[in-house]
Amino acid sequence: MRIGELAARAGTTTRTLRYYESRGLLPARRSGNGYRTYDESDLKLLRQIRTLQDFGFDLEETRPFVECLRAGHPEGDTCPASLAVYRRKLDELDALIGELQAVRAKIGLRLALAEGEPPLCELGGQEL
Amino acid sequence: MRIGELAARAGTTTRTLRYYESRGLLPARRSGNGYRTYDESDLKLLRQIRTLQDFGFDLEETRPFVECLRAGHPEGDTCPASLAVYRRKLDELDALIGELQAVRAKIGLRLALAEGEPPLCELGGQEL
DNA sequence: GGTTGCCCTGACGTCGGCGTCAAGGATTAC
DNA sequence: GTAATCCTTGACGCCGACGTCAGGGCAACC
Repeated sequence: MRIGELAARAGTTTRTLRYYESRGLLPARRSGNGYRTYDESDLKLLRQIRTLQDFGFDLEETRPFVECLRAGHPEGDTCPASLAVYRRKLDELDALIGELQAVRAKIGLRLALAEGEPPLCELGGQEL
Repeated sequence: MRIGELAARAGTTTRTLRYYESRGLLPARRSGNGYRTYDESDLKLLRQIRTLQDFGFDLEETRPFVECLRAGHPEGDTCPASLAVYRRKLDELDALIGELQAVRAKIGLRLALAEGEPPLCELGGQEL
């Protein structure tokens, strides 16, 4: 299949596929006229990339998964390098979620203080 | 005080201050020689901006707080527009945290499956 | 043979919040 | 007087993952 069909079947764009190719992530064979040619296995690779992207992985982080699939494994996440990325990502997520929760708490407190119960300030006699 | 001192006292850079000024967020008076001049109130505005930036607010979102302070309020977050930004930010944070937790769960599951206990797949007789 | 619709490469644009020169003027220190 | 340190404006760089032209080729259909 050609690039347009692959893009459509993966729910992405031709530009994205060319970008992946430029990064060496999803190389394509070429037909006689120079058109990129893909098969079902490329679709599988692409879907792996897209899934991880949706999870917030950046492109480089998807590479081990793609290489794992290309190495013949039925799943991209069974190789050691992929597992390492998973673990690192979990740590990053935990750290990030923790930070966001801390920020959320601070903002929530500030909102409560500023909103209706500024313990000492509001007593000054504001109109609003 | 001049730009270098203000930057130092707020723990930021002159470049950042000029950037804020270019965004209309922190305009400066000028002394005879063309140098930017700031006073203590500017430091307060700047600290408000920095605090919110640390919380992950983008610059535009800090504007209501700055204008609130400039309007004479002792705190930047007591004005309606600021409160609105707080609330919106809380919603965004809740949504984001929720998404991240969902992603975390999915990755955790995939890791568990790929790691040692693929409930059905491993039974196929893989070596790894 | 003309129109439509795919494909190609190359290259610049986007977004935010600055960093980092470059080329010069002002002030202060010695 | 001159060196060092501040300040000025202007402009390009960065990062990631593409979007969006521009200018042209190839294919298929009627």
